[in-house]
Amino acid sequence: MEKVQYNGQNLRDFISKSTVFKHLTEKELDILPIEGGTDSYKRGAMIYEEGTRINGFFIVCKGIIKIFKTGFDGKDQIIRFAKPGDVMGFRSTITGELACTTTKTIEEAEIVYVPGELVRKYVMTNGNFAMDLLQIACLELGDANDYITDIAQKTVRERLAEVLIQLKWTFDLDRDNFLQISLTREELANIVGTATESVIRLLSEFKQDQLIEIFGRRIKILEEAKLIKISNMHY
Amino acid sequence: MEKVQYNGQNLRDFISKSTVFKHLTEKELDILPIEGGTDSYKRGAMIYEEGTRINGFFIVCKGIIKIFKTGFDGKDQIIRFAKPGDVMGFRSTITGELACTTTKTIEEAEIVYVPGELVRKYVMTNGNFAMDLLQIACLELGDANDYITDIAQKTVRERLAEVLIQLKWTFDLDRDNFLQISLTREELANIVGTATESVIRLLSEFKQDQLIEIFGRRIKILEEAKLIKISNMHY
DNA sequence: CGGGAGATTGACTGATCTCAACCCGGGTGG
DNA sequence: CCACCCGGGTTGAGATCAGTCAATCTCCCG
Repeated sequence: MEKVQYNGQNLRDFISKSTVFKHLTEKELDILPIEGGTDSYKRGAMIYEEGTRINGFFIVCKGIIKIFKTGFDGKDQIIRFAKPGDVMGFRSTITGELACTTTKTIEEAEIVYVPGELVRKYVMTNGNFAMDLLQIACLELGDANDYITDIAQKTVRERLAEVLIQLKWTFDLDRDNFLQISLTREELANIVGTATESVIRLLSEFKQDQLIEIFGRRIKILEEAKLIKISNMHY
Repeated sequence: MEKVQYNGQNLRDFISKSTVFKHLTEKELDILPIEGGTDSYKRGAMIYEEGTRINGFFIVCKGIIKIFKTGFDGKDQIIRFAKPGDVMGFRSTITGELACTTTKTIEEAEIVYVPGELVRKYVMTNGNFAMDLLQIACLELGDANDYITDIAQKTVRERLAEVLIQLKWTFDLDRDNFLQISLTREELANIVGTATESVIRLLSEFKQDQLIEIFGRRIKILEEAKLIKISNMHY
Protein backbone atom coordinates (compact mmCIF):
# COMPACT_ATOMS: atom_id res chain seq x y z
CA MET A 1 0.00 0.00 0.00
CA GLU A 2 1.43 3.29 -1.05
CA LYS A 3 1.92 6.19 1.32
CA VAL A 4 -0.47 8.98 0.27
CA GLN A 5 0.97 12.45 0.71
CA TYR A 6 -0.71 15.82 1.08
CA ASN A 7 1.54 18.74 0.52
CA GLY A 8 4.36 16.32 1.24
CA GLN A 9 2.92 15.26 4.57
CA ASN A 10 0.82 12.38 5.81
CA LEU A 11 -2.83 13.14 6.41
CA ARG A 12 -2.65 13.81 10.12
CA ASP A 13 0.33 16.13 9.78
CA PHE A 14 -1.31 17.96 6.91
CA ILE A 15 -4.54 18.49 8.86
CA SER A 16 -2.77 19.48 12.05
CA LYS A 17 -0.48 21.96 10.34
CA SER A 18 -2.15 23.39 7.28
CA THR A 19 -5.86 23.68 8.08
CA VAL A 20 -8.27 25.32 10.47
CA PHE A 21 -7.46 22.46 12.85
CA LYS A 22 -3.91 23.64 13.35
CA HIS A 23 -4.43 24.58 16.99
CA LEU A 24 -6.09 21.41 18.18
CA THR A 25 -4.45 19.56 21.05
CA GLU A 26 -3.09 16.06 20.46
CA LYS A 27 -6.11 14.73 22.26
CA GLU A 28 -8.50 16.64 20.05
CA LEU A 29 -6.62 15.51 16.97
CA ASP A 30 -6.98 11.92 18.09
CA ILE A 31 -10.75 12.05 17.84
CA LEU A 32 -10.73 13.55 14.33
CA PRO A 33 -12.04 10.93 11.91
CA ILE A 34 -8.94 10.64 9.75
CA GLU A 35 -7.94 7.02 10.07
CA GLY A 36 -10.22 6.22 7.17
CA GLY A 37 -8.23 8.50 4.92
CA THR A 38 -9.83 10.92 2.49
CA ASP A 39 -12.79 10.70 0.14
CA SER A 40 -11.88 11.00 -3.51
CA TYR A 41 -13.83 13.05 -6.03
CA LYS A 42 -13.27 12.93 -9.76
CA ARG A 43 -13.05 16.03 -11.91
CA GLY A 44 -16.47 17.64 -12.15
CA ALA A 45 -17.93 15.67 -9.25
CA MET A 46 -20.29 17.35 -6.81
CA ILE A 47 -19.38 17.32 -3.15
CA TYR A 48 -22.56 18.85 -1.82
CA GLU A 49 -25.46 20.79 -3.20
CA GLU A 50 -27.21 24.02 -2.34
CA GLY A 51 -30.31 23.43 -0.27
CA THR A 52 -29.20 20.19 1.36
CA ARG A 53 -28.21 19.70 4.98
CA ILE A 54 -24.52 19.11 5.41
CA ASN A 55 -23.78 19.59 9.12
CA GLY A 56 -20.03 19.19 8.99
CA PHE A 57 -16.77 20.58 7.67
CA PHE A 58 -15.23 19.46 4.42
CA ILE A 59 -11.46 19.81 4.59
CA VAL A 60 -9.81 19.99 1.19
CA CYS A 61 -6.57 18.01 1.20
CA LYS A 62 -5.99 18.01 -2.51
CA GLY A 63 -7.54 19.49 -5.64
CA ILE A 64 -9.47 22.63 -6.48
CA ILE A 65 -13.17 23.09 -5.91
CA LYS A 66 -15.54 25.76 -7.17
CA ILE A 67 -18.13 27.01 -4.73
CA PHE A 68 -21.15 28.56 -6.41
CA LYS A 69 -24.78 29.50 -6.13
CA THR A 70 -27.30 28.79 -8.82
CA GLY A 71 -29.41 31.84 -9.62
CA PHE A 72 -33.05 32.11 -10.49
CA ASP A 73 -32.57 31.43 -14.19
CA GLY A 74 -30.18 28.52 -13.67
CA LYS A 75 -27.04 30.55 -14.21
CA ASP A 76 -24.24 29.82 -11.74
CA GLN A 77 -22.37 32.44 -9.79
CA ILE A 78 -19.01 31.29 -8.49
CA ILE A 79 -18.47 32.71 -5.02
CA ARG A 80 -14.98 31.42 -4.35
CA PHE A 81 -12.64 28.49 -4.85
CA ALA A 82 -11.34 26.07 -2.23
CA LYS A 83 -7.86 24.63 -2.42
CA PRO A 84 -5.79 22.36 -0.16
CA GLY A 85 -6.02 23.52 3.43
CA ASP A 86 -9.37 25.26 2.97
CA VAL A 87 -12.63 24.41 4.73
CA MET A 88 -15.96 24.20 2.96
CA GLY A 89 -19.38 24.09 4.51
CA PHE A 90 -18.53 25.78 7.79
CA ARG A 91 -21.12 28.47 7.25
CA SER A 92 -24.13 26.17 7.28
CA THR A 93 -22.59 23.93 9.90
CA ILE A 94 -22.32 26.87 12.28
CA THR A 95 -25.67 28.51 11.53
CA GLY A 96 -27.56 25.25 11.24
CA GLU A 97 -29.02 26.35 7.92
CA LEU A 98 -29.08 24.38 4.71
CA ALA A 99 -26.08 24.75 2.41
CA CYS A 100 -26.30 28.03 0.52
CA THR A 101 -23.86 26.90 -2.17
CA THR A 102 -23.04 23.94 -4.36
CA THR A 103 -19.48 22.63 -4.57
CA LYS A 104 -17.94 20.81 -7.54
CA THR A 105 -14.36 19.85 -8.25
CA ILE A 106 -12.38 21.68 -10.90
CA GLU A 107 -9.48 19.30 -10.36
CA GLU A 108 -9.92 15.92 -8.77
CA ALA A 109 -9.97 16.26 -5.03
CA GLU A 110 -9.28 14.49 -1.75
CA ILE A 111 -11.50 15.55 1.12
CA VAL A 112 -11.98 14.78 4.80
CA TYR A 113 -15.39 15.24 6.37
CA VAL A 114 -15.56 16.32 10.01
CA PRO A 115 -18.96 16.06 11.69
CA GLY A 116 -20.60 19.21 13.00
CA GLU A 117 -20.88 18.02 16.61
CA LEU A 118 -17.14 17.69 16.73
CA VAL A 119 -16.34 21.16 15.44
CA ARG A 120 -18.98 22.71 17.66
CA LYS A 121 -17.31 21.01 20.61
CA TYR A 122 -13.95 22.39 19.56
CA VAL A 123 -15.42 25.88 19.25
CA MET A 124 -16.85 25.64 22.75
CA THR A 125 -13.75 24.28 24.41
CA ASN A 126 -10.75 25.44 22.42
CA GLY A 127 -10.42 29.20 22.22
CA ASN A 128 -7.64 29.05 19.67
CA PHE A 129 -9.75 26.97 17.34
CA ALA A 130 -12.69 29.32 17.80
CA MET A 131 -10.47 32.27 17.00
CA ASP A 132 -8.98 30.62 13.92
CA LEU A 133 -12.38 29.74 12.56
CA LEU A 134 -13.66 33.21 13.30
CA GLN A 135 -10.74 34.67 11.40
CA ILE A 136 -11.48 32.51 8.40
CA ALA A 137 -15.10 33.59 8.43
CA CYS A 138 -14.19 37.24 8.82
CA LEU A 139 -11.60 37.18 6.06
CA GLU A 140 -14.13 35.62 3.76
CA LEU A 141 -16.63 38.26 4.76
CA GLY A 142 -14.18 40.96 3.80
CA ASP A 143 -13.66 39.36 0.41
CA ALA A 144 -17.41 39.12 -0.06
CA ASN A 145 -17.84 42.81 0.70
CA ASP A 146 -15.22 43.70 -1.89
CA TYR A 147 -16.89 41.40 -4.37
CA ILE A 148 -20.28 43.07 -3.86
CA THR A 149 -18.83 46.50 -4.46
CA ASP A 150 -16.90 45.38 -7.52
CA ILE A 151 -19.83 43.70 -9.19
CA ALA A 152 -22.11 46.62 -8.42
CA GLN A 153 -19.77 49.31 -9.66
CA LYS A 154 -17.16 48.05 -12.08
CA THR A 155 -17.50 47.26 -15.76
CA VAL A 156 -17.15 43.71 -17.03
CA ARG A 157 -13.78 44.62 -18.47
CA GLU A 158 -12.49 45.84 -15.11
CA ARG A 159 -13.84 42.79 -13.33
CA LEU A 160 -12.33 40.34 -15.79
CA ALA A 161 -8.92 41.97 -15.40
CA GLU A 162 -9.28 41.74 -11.64
CA VAL A 163 -10.33 38.10 -11.76
CA LEU A 164 -7.30 37.16 -13.85
CA ILE A 165 -4.99 38.85 -11.36
CA GLN A 166 -6.65 37.23 -8.39
CA LEU A 167 -6.51 33.81 -10.02
CA LYS A 168 -2.81 34.38 -10.40
CA TRP A 169 -2.40 35.40 -6.77
CA THR A 170 -4.53 32.55 -5.49
CA PHE A 171 -3.30 29.67 -7.62
CA ASP A 172 0.02 30.99 -8.87
CA LEU A 173 1.64 30.15 -12.20
CA ASP A 174 3.04 26.87 -13.48
CA ARG A 175 6.59 26.54 -14.78
CA ASP A 176 5.60 27.99 -18.13
CA ASN A 177 4.05 31.05 -16.50
CA PHE A 178 0.51 30.01 -17.21
CA LEU A 179 -2.23 30.25 -14.61
CA GLN A 180 -2.22 27.02 -12.63
CA ILE A 181 -5.98 26.90 -12.68
CA SER A 182 -7.72 26.00 -15.90
CA LEU A 183 -11.28 27.17 -16.37
CA THR A 184 -13.79 27.12 -19.19
CA ARG A 185 -14.94 30.44 -20.61
CA GLU A 186 -18.27 29.80 -18.99
CA GLU A 187 -16.69 29.35 -15.58
CA LEU A 188 -14.76 32.57 -16.02
CA ALA A 189 -18.04 34.27 -16.91
CA ASN A 190 -19.60 32.82 -13.77
CA ILE A 191 -16.93 34.42 -11.62
CA VAL A 192 -17.04 37.78 -13.35
CA GLY A 193 -20.82 37.74 -13.44
CA THR A 194 -21.34 38.17 -17.16
CA ALA A 195 -22.14 36.26 -20.35
CA THR A 196 -19.72 33.70 -21.80
CA GLU A 197 -19.51 35.64 -25.05
CA SER A 198 -18.46 38.78 -23.22
CA VAL A 199 -15.58 36.95 -21.57
CA ILE A 200 -14.47 35.60 -24.94
CA ARG A 201 -14.54 39.02 -26.54
CA LEU A 202 -12.67 40.69 -23.72
CA LEU A 203 -10.06 37.95 -23.52
CA SER A 204 -9.25 38.41 -27.20
CA GLU A 205 -9.12 42.12 -26.63
CA PHE A 206 -6.59 41.62 -23.83
CA LYS A 207 -4.69 39.33 -26.12
CA GLN A 208 -4.70 41.94 -28.92
CA ASP A 209 -3.30 44.42 -26.42
CA GLN A 210 -0.51 41.99 -25.51
CA LEU A 211 -1.67 41.79 -21.89
CA ILE A 212 -2.15 38.02 -21.96
CA GLU A 213 -1.51 35.00 -24.17
CA ILE A 214 -4.11 32.32 -24.70
CA PHE A 215 -3.72 28.67 -25.68
CA GLY A 216 -7.11 27.10 -25.28
CA ARG A 217 -7.88 27.21 -21.57
CA ARG A 218 -4.35 28.07 -20.63
CA ILE A 219 -3.79 31.73 -19.96
CA LYS A 220 -0.47 33.45 -19.52
CA ILE A 221 -0.32 36.84 -17.83
CA LEU A 222 2.11 39.07 -19.73
CA GLU A 223 1.41 42.45 -18.19
CA GLU A 224 0.26 42.10 -14.62
CA ALA A 225 0.76 45.78 -13.87
CA LYS A 226 -1.40 46.89 -16.77
CA LEU A 227 -4.14 44.45 -15.86
CA ILE A 228 -4.11 45.78 -12.31
CA LYS A 229 -4.38 49.27 -13.74
CA ILE A 230 -7.35 48.25 -15.85
CA SER A 231 -9.02 46.57 -12.91
CA ASN A 232 -8.88 49.70 -10.73
CA MET A 233 -7.88 47.63 -7.75
CA HIS A 234 -6.88 49.47 -4.62
CA TYR A 235 -4.07 47.12 -3.66
CA MET B 1 -30.59 63.02 35.64
CA GLU B 2 -33.02 61.07 33.47
CA LYS B 3 -32.90 57.33 33.16
CA VAL B 4 -31.91 56.46 29.57
CA GLN B 5 -33.64 53.40 28.18
CA TYR B 6 -32.70 51.08 25.36
CA ASN B 7 -35.48 48.93 24.10
CA GLY B 8 -37.12 49.66 27.42
CA GLN B 9 -34.15 48.45 29.44
CA ASN B 10 -31.17 50.05 31.13
CA LEU B 11 -27.89 49.80 29.31
CA ARG B 12 -26.49 46.79 31.09
CA ASP B 13 -29.67 44.80 30.69
CA PHE B 14 -29.93 45.72 27.04
CA ILE B 15 -26.36 44.65 26.34
CA SER B 16 -26.62 41.45 28.33
CA LYS B 17 -29.87 40.41 26.71
CA SER B 18 -30.11 41.77 23.21
CA THR B 19 -26.59 41.75 21.79
CA VAL B 20 -23.72 39.42 20.97
CA PHE B 21 -22.78 39.71 24.65
CA LYS B 22 -25.86 37.83 25.76
CA HIS B 23 -23.93 34.83 26.99
CA LEU B 24 -21.32 36.60 29.07
CA THR B 25 -21.06 35.68 32.73
CA GLU B 26 -21.84 38.30 35.35
CA LYS B 27 -18.12 38.63 35.93
CA GLU B 28 -17.44 39.21 32.26
CA LEU B 29 -20.25 41.73 32.10
CA ASP B 30 -18.70 43.60 35.01
CA ILE B 31 -15.59 44.40 33.04
CA LEU B 32 -17.51 45.69 30.01
CA PRO B 33 -16.97 49.45 29.78
CA ILE B 34 -20.59 50.49 30.11
CA GLU B 35 -20.60 52.69 33.21
CA GLY B 36 -19.75 55.66 31.02
CA GLY B 37 -22.96 55.13 29.08
CA THR B 38 -23.17 55.37 25.32
CA ASP B 39 -21.61 57.68 22.76
CA SER B 40 -24.12 59.75 20.84
CA TYR B 41 -23.98 60.36 17.11
CA LYS B 42 -26.14 62.85 15.26
CA ARG B 43 -27.92 62.04 12.03
CA GLY B 44 -25.37 61.72 9.25
CA ALA B 45 -22.40 61.46 11.61
CA MET B 46 -19.58 59.07 10.81
CA ILE B 47 -18.68 56.45 13.38
CA TYR B 48 -15.62 55.08 11.68
CA GLU B 49 -14.11 55.20 8.24
CA GLU B 50 -12.86 52.65 5.76
CA GLY B 51 -9.09 52.28 5.95
CA THR B 52 -8.70 53.29 9.57
CA ARG B 53 -7.80 51.01 12.45
CA ILE B 54 -10.69 50.41 14.79
CA ASN B 55 -9.76 47.42 16.96
CA GLY B 56 -12.98 47.09 18.86
CA PHE B 57 -16.69 46.33 18.63
CA PHE B 58 -19.30 49.03 18.21
CA ILE B 59 -22.54 47.93 19.78
CA VAL B 60 -25.57 49.77 18.47
CA CYS B 61 -27.98 50.55 21.30
CA LYS B 62 -30.18 52.97 19.41
CA GLY B 63 -30.55 54.30 15.87
CA ILE B 64 -29.87 53.01 12.39
CA ILE B 65 -26.48 53.00 10.72
CA LYS B 66 -25.53 52.41 7.11
CA ILE B 67 -22.40 50.37 6.51
CA PHE B 68 -20.86 50.98 3.11
CA LYS B 69 -17.76 50.84 0.98
CA THR B 70 -16.66 53.67 -1.25
CA GLY B 71 -15.80 52.44 -4.73
CA PHE B 72 -13.07 53.55 -7.06
CA ASP B 73 -15.05 56.43 -8.54
CA GLY B 74 -16.33 57.69 -5.19
CA LYS B 75 -19.70 55.98 -5.44
CA ASP B 76 -20.85 54.30 -2.24
CA GLN B 77 -22.10 50.75 -2.03
CA ILE B 78 -24.20 50.04 1.03
CA ILE B 79 -23.36 46.57 2.34
CA ARG B 80 -25.84 46.38 5.18
CA PHE B 81 -27.52 48.33 7.94
CA ALA B 82 -26.99 48.04 11.68
CA LYS B 83 -29.81 48.53 14.15
CA PRO B 84 -30.14 48.22 17.92
CA GLY B 85 -28.53 45.02 19.12
CA ASP B 86 -26.17 44.73 16.15
CA VAL B 87 -22.38 44.78 16.25
CA MET B 88 -20.25 46.76 13.84
CA GLY B 89 -16.55 46.47 13.24
CA PHE B 90 -16.13 42.90 14.41
CA ARG B 91 -14.65 41.85 11.10
CA SER B 92 -11.57 44.05 11.30
CA THR B 93 -11.28 43.57 15.03
CA ILE B 94 -10.99 39.83 14.56
CA THR B 95 -8.76 39.81 11.49
CA GLY B 96 -6.60 42.69 12.65
CA GLU B 97 -7.08 44.42 9.32
CA LEU B 98 -8.10 48.02 8.77
CA ALA B 99 -11.82 48.72 8.54
CA CYS B 100 -13.13 47.71 5.12
CA THR B 101 -16.24 49.84 5.44
CA THR B 102 -17.39 53.27 6.55
CA THR B 103 -20.31 53.66 8.94
CA LYS B 104 -22.64 56.66 9.14
CA THR B 105 -25.87 57.11 11.01
CA ILE B 106 -29.16 57.22 9.14
CA GLU B 107 -30.97 57.99 12.36
CA GLU B 108 -29.19 59.42 15.37
CA ALA B 109 -27.53 56.66 17.30
CA GLU B 110 -26.27 55.58 20.69
CA ILE B 111 -23.25 53.31 20.64
CA VAL B 112 -21.00 51.49 23.09
CA TYR B 113 -17.43 50.75 22.12
CA VAL B 114 -15.84 47.56 23.43
CA PRO B 115 -12.06 47.27 23.03
CA GLY B 116 -10.67 44.45 20.91
CA GLU B 117 -8.55 42.95 23.69
CA LEU B 118 -11.68 42.37 25.68
CA VAL B 119 -13.64 40.62 22.97
CA ARG B 120 -10.64 38.52 22.00
CA LYS B 121 -10.40 37.44 25.61
CA TYR B 122 -14.08 36.51 25.62
CA VAL B 123 -13.64 34.50 22.41
CA MET B 124 -10.75 32.59 23.94
CA THR B 125 -12.39 31.84 27.26
CA ASN B 126 -16.14 31.78 26.67
CA GLY B 127 -17.25 29.17 24.19
CA ASN B 128 -20.80 30.44 24.07
CA PHE B 129 -19.64 33.90 23.17
CA ALA B 130 -17.35 32.49 20.50
CA MET B 131 -20.22 30.50 19.05
CA ASP B 132 -22.59 33.46 19.07
CA LEU B 133 -20.08 35.67 17.33
CA LEU B 134 -19.31 32.94 14.83
CA GLN B 135 -22.98 32.61 14.06
CA ILE B 136 -23.31 36.32 13.43
CA ALA B 137 -20.34 36.24 11.08
CA CYS B 138 -21.68 33.18 9.26
CA LEU B 139 -25.18 34.59 8.87
CA GLU B 140 -23.72 37.76 7.44
CA LEU B 141 -21.61 35.68 5.10
CA GLY B 142 -24.71 33.91 3.83
CA ASP B 143 -26.38 37.25 3.18
CA ALA B 144 -23.29 38.46 1.36
CA ASN B 145 -23.30 35.41 -0.89
CA ASP B 146 -26.92 36.02 -1.80
CA TYR B 147 -26.16 39.65 -2.44
CA ILE B 148 -23.32 38.77 -4.81
CA THR B 149 -25.51 36.45 -6.83
CA ASP B 150 -28.34 38.96 -6.96
CA ILE B 151 -26.24 41.85 -8.14
CA ALA B 152 -24.49 39.68 -10.69
CA GLN B 153 -27.61 38.18 -12.16
CA LYS B 154 -30.73 40.21 -11.53
CA THR B 155 -31.96 43.32 -13.27
CA VAL B 156 -32.15 46.63 -11.44
CA ARG B 157 -35.91 46.31 -11.36
CA GLU B 158 -35.73 42.91 -9.65
CA ARG B 159 -33.16 44.14 -7.16
CA LEU B 160 -35.11 47.25 -6.24
CA ALA B 161 -38.19 45.17 -5.56
CA GLU B 162 -36.14 42.86 -3.39
CA VAL B 163 -34.56 45.73 -1.49
CA LEU B 164 -37.96 47.22 -0.69
CA ILE B 165 -39.16 43.90 0.67
CA GLN B 166 -36.05 43.37 2.74
CA LEU B 167 -36.24 46.87 4.16
CA LYS B 168 -39.75 46.01 5.25
CA TRP B 169 -38.65 42.75 6.85
CA THR B 170 -35.65 44.32 8.54
CA PHE B 171 -37.13 47.58 9.81
CA ASP B 172 -40.84 46.86 9.71
CA LEU B 173 -43.57 49.38 9.10
CA ASP B 174 -44.73 52.31 11.21
CA ARG B 175 -48.31 52.76 12.32
CA ASP B 176 -49.28 54.18 8.93
CA ASN B 177 -47.81 51.20 7.10
CA PHE B 178 -44.85 53.09 5.77
CA LEU B 179 -41.34 51.70 5.85
CA GLN B 180 -39.80 52.66 9.19
CA ILE B 181 -36.54 53.49 7.54
CA SER B 182 -36.31 56.65 5.48
CA LEU B 183 -33.67 56.80 2.78
CA THR B 184 -32.77 59.24 0.04
CA ARG B 185 -33.09 58.08 -3.56
CA GLU B 186 -29.32 58.06 -3.71
CA GLU B 187 -29.07 55.77 -0.70
CA LEU B 188 -31.57 53.40 -2.26
CA ALA B 189 -29.46 53.44 -5.41
CA ASN B 190 -26.39 52.64 -3.32
CA ILE B 191 -28.06 49.54 -1.93
CA VAL B 192 -29.38 48.33 -5.25
CA GLY B 193 -26.15 49.15 -7.00
CA THR B 194 -27.49 51.46 -9.67
CA ALA B 195 -27.87 55.14 -10.59
CA THR B 196 -30.12 57.46 -8.61
CA GLU B 197 -32.17 58.24 -11.70
CA SER B 198 -32.86 54.58 -12.29
CA VAL B 199 -34.25 54.21 -8.78
CA ILE B 200 -36.49 57.22 -9.32
CA ARG B 201 -37.84 55.89 -12.59
CA LEU B 202 -38.47 52.42 -11.21
CA LEU B 203 -40.12 53.75 -8.07
CA SER B 204 -42.57 55.75 -10.14
CA GLU B 205 -43.16 52.70 -12.26
CA PHE B 206 -43.98 50.66 -9.14
CA LYS B 207 -46.23 53.50 -8.06
CA GLN B 208 -48.00 53.50 -11.44
CA ASP B 209 -48.54 49.80 -11.04
CA GLN B 210 -50.09 50.35 -7.60
CA LEU B 211 -47.41 48.30 -5.89
CA ILE B 212 -46.27 51.12 -3.62
CA GLU B 213 -47.21 54.62 -2.57
CA ILE B 214 -44.69 57.40 -2.24
CA PHE B 215 -44.76 60.56 -0.17
CA GLY B 216 -41.32 62.07 -0.42
CA ARG B 217 -38.98 59.65 1.29
CA ARG B 218 -41.78 57.73 2.88
CA ILE B 219 -42.69 54.55 1.05
CA LYS B 220 -45.72 52.38 1.64
CA ILE B 221 -45.76 48.80 0.41
CA LEU B 222 -49.17 48.05 -1.10
CA GLU B 223 -48.54 44.73 -2.82
CA GLU B 224 -45.86 42.78 -1.01
CA ALA B 225 -46.65 39.56 -2.84
CA LYS B 226 -46.34 41.15 -6.25
CA LEU B 227 -43.06 42.80 -5.33
CA ILE B 228 -41.71 39.45 -4.16
CA LYS B 229 -42.82 37.99 -7.47
CA ILE B 230 -41.00 40.72 -9.35
CA SER B 231 -37.86 40.25 -7.28
CA ASN B 232 -37.62 36.52 -8.09
CA MET B 233 -36.72 35.77 -4.50
CA HIS B 234 -36.48 32.15 -3.46
CA TYR B 235 -38.02 32.58 -0.04
C1' DC C 1 -35.19 86.27 -1.53
C1' DG C 2 -31.17 83.58 -2.91
C1' DG C 3 -28.91 79.20 -2.38
C1' DG C 4 -28.41 74.40 -2.14
C1' DA C 5 -29.71 69.66 -1.78
C1' DG C 6 -32.47 66.31 -3.36
C1' DA C 7 -35.96 64.75 -6.75
C1' DT C 8 -37.64 64.42 -11.41
C1' DT C 9 -37.80 64.12 -16.32
C1' DG C 10 -36.14 63.75 -21.07
C1' DA C 11 -32.81 62.66 -24.54
C1' DC C 12 -29.02 60.25 -25.80
C1' DT C 13 -25.47 56.79 -25.65
C1' DG C 14 -23.28 52.74 -25.22
C1' DA C 15 -21.83 48.65 -22.76
C1' DT C 16 -23.50 44.22 -22.56
C1' DC C 17 -26.81 40.61 -23.44
C1' DT C 18 -29.14 37.57 -26.56
C1' DC C 19 -29.66 34.89 -30.51
C1' DA C 20 -27.92 32.41 -34.13
C1' DA C 21 -24.57 30.61 -37.08
C1' DC C 22 -20.34 28.35 -37.43
C1' DC C 23 -15.97 26.17 -36.11
C1' DC C 24 -13.05 22.75 -33.98
C1' DG C 25 -11.35 18.61 -31.73
C1' DG C 26 -12.34 14.38 -29.55
C1' DG C 27 -14.97 10.44 -28.98
C1' DT C 28 -18.21 6.98 -30.72
C1' DG C 29 -20.56 3.75 -33.32
C1' DG C 30 -21.33 1.62 -37.59
C1' DC D 1 -11.93 4.39 -41.63
C1' DC D 2 -15.41 7.70 -41.74
C1' DA D 3 -19.63 10.14 -40.57
C1' DC D 4 -21.69 12.05 -36.87
C1' DC D 5 -22.34 14.22 -32.59
C1' DC D 6 -21.42 17.02 -28.77
C1' DG D 7 -19.38 20.27 -25.75
C1' DG D 8 -16.85 24.10 -25.85
C1' DG D 9 -15.23 28.24 -28.28
C1' DT D 10 -15.87 32.25 -31.69
C1' DT D 11 -17.93 35.72 -34.24
C1' DG D 12 -21.50 38.87 -35.97
C1' DA D 13 -25.81 41.44 -35.82
C1' DG D 14 -29.39 43.44 -33.42
C1' DA D 15 -31.92 44.65 -29.34
C1' DT D 16 -32.08 46.90 -24.86
C1' DC D 17 -31.29 47.89 -20.20
C1' DA D 18 -29.46 51.19 -17.70
C1' DG D 19 -26.04 54.87 -17.12
C1' DT D 20 -24.83 59.78 -18.18
C1' DC D 21 -25.77 64.51 -18.96
C1' DA D 22 -28.43 68.38 -18.54
C1' DA D 23 -32.43 71.08 -17.50
C1' DT D 24 -36.01 71.89 -14.30
C1' DC D 25 -38.55 71.70 -10.07
C1' DT D 26 -39.48 71.56 -5.21
C1' DC D 27 -38.61 72.30 -0.70
C1' DC D 28 -36.26 73.98 3.14
C1' DC D 29 -33.13 77.10 5.30
C1' DG D 30 -30.67 81.11 6.50
